[in-house]
Amino acid sequence: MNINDIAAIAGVSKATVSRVLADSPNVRDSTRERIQKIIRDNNFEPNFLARSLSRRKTFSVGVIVEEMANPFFGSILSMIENVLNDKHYTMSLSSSNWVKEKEFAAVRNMIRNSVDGMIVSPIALKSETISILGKSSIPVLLLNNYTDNPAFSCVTSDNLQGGSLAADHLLSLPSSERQQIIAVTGFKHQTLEERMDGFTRRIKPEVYEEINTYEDGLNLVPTLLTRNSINEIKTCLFITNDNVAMGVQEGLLRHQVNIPGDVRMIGYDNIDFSGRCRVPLTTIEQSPGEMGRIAAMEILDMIENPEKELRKFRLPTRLIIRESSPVMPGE
Amino acid sequence: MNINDIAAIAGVSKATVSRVLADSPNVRDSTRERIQKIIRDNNFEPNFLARSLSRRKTFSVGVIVEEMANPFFGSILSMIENVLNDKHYTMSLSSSNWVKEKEFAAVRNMIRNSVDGMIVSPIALKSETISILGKSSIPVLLLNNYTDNPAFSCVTSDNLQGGSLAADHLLSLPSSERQQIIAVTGFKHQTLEERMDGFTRRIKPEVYEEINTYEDGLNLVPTLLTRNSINEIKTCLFITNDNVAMGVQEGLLRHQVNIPGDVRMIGYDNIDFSGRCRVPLTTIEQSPGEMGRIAAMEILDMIENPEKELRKFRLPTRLIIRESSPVMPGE
DNA sequence: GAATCTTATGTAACCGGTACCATTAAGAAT
DNA sequence: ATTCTTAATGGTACCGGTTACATAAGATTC
Repeated sequence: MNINDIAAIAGVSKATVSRVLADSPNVRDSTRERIQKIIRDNNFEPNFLARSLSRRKTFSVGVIVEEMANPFFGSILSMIENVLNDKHYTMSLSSSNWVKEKEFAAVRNMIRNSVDGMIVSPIALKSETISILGKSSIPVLLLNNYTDNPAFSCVTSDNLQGGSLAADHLLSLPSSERQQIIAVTGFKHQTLEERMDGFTRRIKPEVYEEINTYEDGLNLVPTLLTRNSINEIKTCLFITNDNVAMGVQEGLLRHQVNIPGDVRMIGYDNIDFSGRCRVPLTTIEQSPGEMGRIAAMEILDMIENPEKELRKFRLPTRLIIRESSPVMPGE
Repeated sequence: MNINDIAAIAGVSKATVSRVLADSPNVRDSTRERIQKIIRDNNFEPNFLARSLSRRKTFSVGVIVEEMANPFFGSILSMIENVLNDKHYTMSLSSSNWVKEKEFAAVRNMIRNSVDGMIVSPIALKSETISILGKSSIPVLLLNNYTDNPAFSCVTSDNLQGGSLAADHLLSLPSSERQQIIAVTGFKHQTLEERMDGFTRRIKPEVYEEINTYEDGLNLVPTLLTRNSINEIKTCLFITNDNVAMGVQEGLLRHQVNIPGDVRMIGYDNIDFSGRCRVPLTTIEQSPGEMGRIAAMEILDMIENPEKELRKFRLPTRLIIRESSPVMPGE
């Protein structure tokens, strides 16, 4: 059942049926109603592929994130999908799993599939992926990364501010509470680097890098105990990711370290479980839902107004105080 | 840049270029190489829309789940996406957010978009969604739901067995440890009903229904304390969802209830955080990754072998014992 | 050397729509 | 009555590929 069949039944040309489908005003009312009835009776649905090919518009947006099982991205994706669906767009989703080649392949694939626009959370800003995206003629929005490159709109969380908030919180404590300050962060990623920059702008901590997972956090604890004697010196830990922070916490508790008595912890992300772990985490909250919402609205705006000026969004973060590092009156 | 341009440059017809693109053997080697070079030089990529329209095949699979921010679905989706991408298929994703109308709209939309097949985790088995899916001519696989309906392949976790495992665990305890047994479950969903069936087949508990979220679990605690005096009678709680179980746990701990001393808890799902909450949860493990992998492989198989017999998969579950209900020597 | 078979390539219809331009008929203006 | 508008519809090229069929050139057979 296609547009020709409908036209034949109605005794009109396919052009007229096409006009009815497009709600064109240039169709006599009686004709329109007759055709609409035929369309309904045969529950005919126009073929999107043919339509897309002809209109050069697919109403689909490609989305690429590093990992989808991660609840942070889950919240973002969920919101993106809601917004896109509201506007009758379709979401085509891929994940890079932190592998640059997969990311690059996903981008190429989406371009081949003629998506109308893309939302990408890139692994790195200096990469083949970014270069091919820059050359592409469709609108692209970078998620979770900021760049001056005028080819892209960006939506990020203000990680610099987040890092500073964490530092400010520690600085607000009596100095007896922070005889030693240690920061734990992961691999080279803009978000993490900015968090560290925001923090070190205020405080110079000892830094551990390449600690990426819950297990990494857990395994780091023996080192912290022997190298930093954190059970003897009042220590503050800034950990740039709540998941890792929970691993560290678990490790510390297993060694009978008192949190926050001996060691204070401050994490980053405020995922759902940050408030539900053994010692609820003081942390920096991001707004993944809001990021997703803005990203989706912005890419649709870019698609529908191609000449519009690109924008860079930086969403504010918020300090959430919980038991792992409560407030105290200053000195 | 399209196939005609390439043909013009090469001085051949578009049919020949098409043959080169399709790796047809009926092209002279010298011609093939010449055309391939031209394709590379102009980095021409065939238009997928046109190709799909003509071939009647899109290499895309529609996936619909109830919610994507949920880590359980996150793990499934991640695996589905990996498998599909490996086989050069694209994933088009929607979520129903537990709203039947959204689910129905998502299905219609995907059918309109000519996906080659669909993986759907339906809200209910008796619904417009299922009926439209049954009528559709493309292969459909139901996730997380079992039905005899021969129109669908199914991939579920063996929830009946899971419920029984939970009951068996409780029955293995000295009876002094289980003076009272209470089950807490959510809204009417096949997975949850089966878990309860599996459990009640062995033990008849008092049942609380419609407890769906962490907060619901938290709020249930006062009732449990007053109506069931669970701090006075040795109680076993079977909670059909770990997230809810964590809410209940939090509520109990706030009321100084000793877990597992006064109250034992057994959850369901074994999400990442089940082992990291205040009192790590004894729970029933499902294999979302495996479900995703099988679902994706199966739908691809169905797409590529349309005549193949449909299959119903039921994945085994496993009891994970943790502090919230440890083993004890039998009587 | 004619007949036959292969192999490589071209031609054109087709997938299912959209949209520009042409045509027609009816009503308005002259 | 004739010409001009205008509204409704039809005809058709096009989007960018695939593919069945036709054809020409070269290889094989007798």
